[in-house]
Order: sequence, then structure tokens, then C-alpha cells
Amino acid sequence: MKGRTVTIHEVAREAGVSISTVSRILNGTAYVADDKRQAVERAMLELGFRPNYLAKTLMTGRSMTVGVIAEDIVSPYYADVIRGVEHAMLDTPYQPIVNSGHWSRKYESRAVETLIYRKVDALLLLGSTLPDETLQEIASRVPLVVFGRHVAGLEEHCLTLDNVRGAYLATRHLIELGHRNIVHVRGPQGQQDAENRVHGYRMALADNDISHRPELEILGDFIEQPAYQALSHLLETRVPFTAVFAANDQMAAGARLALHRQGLRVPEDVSLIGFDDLPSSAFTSPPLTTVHQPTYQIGIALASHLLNVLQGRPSRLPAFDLTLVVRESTRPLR
Amino acid sequence: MKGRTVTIHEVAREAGVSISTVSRILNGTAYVADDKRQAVERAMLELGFRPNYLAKTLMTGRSMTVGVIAEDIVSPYYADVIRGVEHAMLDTPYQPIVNSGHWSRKYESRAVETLIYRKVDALLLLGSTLPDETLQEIASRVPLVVFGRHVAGLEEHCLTLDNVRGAYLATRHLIELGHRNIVHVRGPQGQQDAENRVHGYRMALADNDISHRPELEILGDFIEQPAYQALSHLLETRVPFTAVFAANDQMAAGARLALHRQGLRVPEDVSLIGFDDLPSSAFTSPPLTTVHQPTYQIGIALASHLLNVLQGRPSRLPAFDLTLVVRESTRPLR
DNA sequence: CTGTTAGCGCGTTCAA
DNA sequence: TTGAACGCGCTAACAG
Repeated sequence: MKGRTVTIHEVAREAGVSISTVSRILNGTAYVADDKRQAVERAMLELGFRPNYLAKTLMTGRSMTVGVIAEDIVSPYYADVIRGVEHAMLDTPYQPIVNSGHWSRKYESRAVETLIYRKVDALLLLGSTLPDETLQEIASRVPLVVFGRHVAGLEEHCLTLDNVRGAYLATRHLIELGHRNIVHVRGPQGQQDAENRVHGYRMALADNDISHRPELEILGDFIEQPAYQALSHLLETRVPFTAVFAANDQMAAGARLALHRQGLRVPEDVSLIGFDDLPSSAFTSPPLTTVHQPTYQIGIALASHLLNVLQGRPSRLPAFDLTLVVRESTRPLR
Repeated sequence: MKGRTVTIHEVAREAGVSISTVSRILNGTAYVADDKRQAVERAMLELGFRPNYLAKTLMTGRSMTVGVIAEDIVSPYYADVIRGVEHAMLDTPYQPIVNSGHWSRKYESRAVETLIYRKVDALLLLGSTLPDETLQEIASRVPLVVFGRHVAGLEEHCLTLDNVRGAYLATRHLIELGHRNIVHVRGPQGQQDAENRVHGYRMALADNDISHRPELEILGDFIEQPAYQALSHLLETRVPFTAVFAANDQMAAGARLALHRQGLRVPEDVSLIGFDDLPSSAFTSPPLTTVHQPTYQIGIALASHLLNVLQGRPSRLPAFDLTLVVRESTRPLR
């Protein structure tokens, strides 16, 4: 099937030089006389020479790849971060290798091991379910950058957003519109972002003298179906509310459907706000008011930082703000 | 940072055996006396030995990785196929390495080269913009499986779906509901799936004696925004229609918003049908009627086939059907 | 500027 | 059963 692999030896012989010379031309390591250079280049072309990256890596110790592990490639949220990472690396000698952690410690640590085993030069974690100690141990083996997680001792390589504030903004927006009975569809227990958003929600209520009613805090799982069910259930109990703040856009979609099933319109009857600002959220009907995460730019920043670290350049992760994007799913009460 | 890499030499010395013995234990290549085996295993544990995959690959010529190139990782459509591929490989010795082709020949062939350069054992293309000849040339260098493209000479390694029929089903569904003025928001010119869907749309019209009106065929780009604009524009012209068939779900979202902006409700005023059945489409309000693609299962099938080929087992790609999923965005006319 | 030589870490003969 | 020696394809000194 595949034609015999041609090595630098054959190129060298064909061009009448030594293998070192070929290697030099390949890597621009030193000046080479023009005639030899041309002979070598012609030989490479004729023989269809392709350098063996493995052999090169074995020597240099650097593979020019960085491992990227996202909780889930399918999640549109992480996908957009990945897009940023890919674009930032597009015209660099480094190549990202993407893997999923599948929201599980087992698979995530498996992915980590596999990637280190494949000698990636660095690791980028988009979200992580692993405990701090494990992450620290990993960082001792390979340069590590983490998004969406604070890890003790790795502060300068962690990029997190102020989710508390984001949730606060969202909730305050609803309050400013006159809403007081605000449902929060929260993310999974224990998940850092989810907890922070709950926190921001509660803070905004407290700051506006609205008493916190536990029954309005319902549990989703950052995807549509559970959020749909949770809100449907709440609707059955007839607890009154006029607005819903979902902890992410996917759950907002689930919530919206639950409302729709009850004949409740958004925003006429109930205001709805999400979190993340997925690319698709600008195109729901009506377009979703939500908290924007600059995921693409974050991807770019993470990749740039990683590349800097890899090349020994000084670098620090920039800070990103979460901003409220008011579209058409929220409106003043009445 | 990273602790000194420990090699089989050190393990061998620590265990008082030769490197060959260590290698044998590592690969189960031959019987080794029990006491030596134990000594070696203890040494490996103590030293924290991790085999160097590069050196191994350099020797064996097999890297146990397969390259996966999707037009776009971010696309929810391909993401679901990737999920299937990942799951199918999860408990095999093979590992998928995912890359984006960014819908561009340049980047796609770059990705191909990089992956071959990295010695992947096989290549899986999810969609491809490359010409047949290029694909054939690639297939001569490395086992190749292609999804969503028919490639001459590679028939048994291509998985395609009958998009003509899928579009036919969608259009016929609308016709059966009494619609006769049916808009088609088509995908990009020249893209195989897009053309096939246009074809199916026209066939269904013809089979039902509905004359084809070119002005009802408008151009999108498989994403929301252009579809939104195209339909908005059509709406301005006041050409009458009662149903819209979008060539994918993302464009259906764009179309829906255009309708919404004009105060047109789905499905009361206009029926809407999509294509793909993205995971999120079941949760739009109302849930979208669409043509289901079994993307996850397709991913599984592609990966299994690839693994079979890699291991020299006989294998043929199964056929998958496109099925109509009737939800709530379509209803009888009147 | 160029060729020679010694490995990178491991699998695989070939003798013993 | 085991070990010595060689080589996978390439880079990196070291002489010249």
C-alpha cells in the first residue's frame, strides 16, 4: 500500500552529500552551499521524501504538539474554545491534539496519560474533574494550563471567569426589569461554575431585599432534558414566578420548551435569561438574553499563553469579563 | 520540571536483567522466568517507568493512532459523529486524534500531511473538500475512510447517506400536509450534500405535480445568519409561501428567526422542517420536525470499520437510513 | 561550510 | 529462557 519510506540517507546519497547536510537544510541549522542545497532539494522532491517526525521527536525531545482535553467535544461551549485554540495554533509549528474527558475522572486521567505517553509538549485542560493534587502532579510532569478551574499552586496558568459576577449581572437585570419571583435552573451540585452561579443569583437577590426561596432553585445538569423536566415539574406545583435564569443556554432551551408546553410565551409571560451565549443563542426565537462568555477569544488566549510558556517567553493569562447581552427574551414585568 | 525519564535500561539494571527481558515482559513476546518477571515489575513500579511511545513506534512502524479530520469540530453535526468515533475507540488500543479541516482545501490537506507526518495508522475524513484524485493519492499512502463523500475507487471505504431521499421525505411530508408553496433554503453551491438535498426537494415537487419555482429556492451556507438573511429578503418580496424546508437545522433556526421577526408563527402560520436532527433540535420551541441522521451510530460504525481494516479483518461499512422525525414545527395547511 | 560519529529509547534478531 | 548487538530515522556535537 504505502510506498517504501525514503529516509535522509537516500536523499543524501542521491544528492551526493552527507546526511548531516540534509538535516541542516531540513532544519535551517546552518548555512549550506547553494549548489548542494539545490541538489538536496531536488533529491527530496524526486524521491518524495517526508521527514519522520517520530525520529525527530525522539532526538529533540519535543514533539511540537499540545494536548487539549475538553470535558466534552460535543458541547458547543467547549467547541468554541477549541476553535479559538485551533486558530491560534494554525500558523505556528505546534499542533493541537484534541481529546474528550467525558466529564469523568477515569476518562480524563486516561486522556492525560495517553497524551503524555504520546509526548505532547504541553497540556491544556478545558474544564477538569480531577482533584487539585492530581493536577499538581500532572503539572510537575508537563507544562499545564487549565481553563475554568482554579488550581492551588498553578494560579498563573489557570484562567477562570468571575461566574459569581456573571450570574449576579443576569439576576440583577431581571430584578431591574421588575421581576421578583425568579427561578434559577442551576447546574450540577459540586461543579464549580454551577455553584458560583447559584451564589451570584443569591447575592443579587439579597442585595435587592428579595428573600431567597429555595423552591425556586431547581436542579438541571447543564443540558436540555433535565432542565426541561425540572421546570415542567415546578410549573405543575403552580408556584408563581415571572422570570427564569438558567445557568447555561442549553438549559435555557429546555426551560423555554417547558414554558412553551404550558402555553407560556417568552418574554410576554415569562422572561428568560441564559448563560454562555452559545453561537446559536443569537438565533433562537426570540433571541436569547444571556451572559456572554468570550469563548473564542479565551481559546486564543489560552493557546498563546501556552505557546509563550513553551518557548520560554514571559507570559501571563489575560483576564476576561463576563458581560450581559440583552436580546429579546427578557422584558419589563407587566 | 519533568523528572528524568526512566528507560528500560534503568529498569533492567535495577532488576538485574537485560533490557531484552524487560522488553519481553512489556510486550509479552516470550516467556520469562517468574522471579525475573516479578523483579522487573517491581522495578518498573518503583522507578515509575513509562514506556516511550515514540521509540516504540519508530521500531514497530505502528503508532496506534488514527487521525480524524472533520470539516469543523465546532459544528454540532460533526461533533456528534466524533463522539461516536471516540466512544468506539475508548476501549481499544487505538487513539483518535482530531483535527479540523476548516472547510478549506488548504487546511484540510495541511491536516492530512501533519497527521501522516505524525505516522497515524489510518485516516478518517468526516466530509472533505479535496478532489477525488487527491483522496485517492492519500489512500495509497495510508488506510483511508471517508464519510459524506463518494470517492471513485474507494467505494468500500466511503459511507454516504441518501440525501436525495432524505430531502424527498422532508418535502413530501410538507406536501402531504397540503403545502404547495414550499421554500427551500439550500446549502452552498457545489457542496455534494447540498446539491443532493436540492435534488430531492425538486423531485418531490415534480412527483406531486407542483411546478418548481426558482424564486423559492434560496441560498444559505449551512449556518444561521445567511439563512436568516436570505429568508428575510424573500419575505420582503412578498412572494407567498406556507412552508420552509431548510437544508439543515442550523439554517432552520435562522429561518425561524426571520419568520419570527415578521410576526409569523411556526407552525401556525408557516410550517418549518430542517435536516440533521441536531441534539438541540428536539428542544427548540416548538421542537423541530427534521430529517434524522444517526450521527452517533455513524461514528461508531466508521470507527469499527477502521479498526477492522487496521487489524486485517474483513469489514464492510453498514448502510444507514435517513428518517423523518415529525415533531411540532409542521402542521396541515389551513 | 561539511562529513563522521554517537546516541534518542526501544524491538528484534542471533547465539548461547 | 536470556543477553548482546544491531538498527529504526534523525539530530547534535565534534572535528576538519
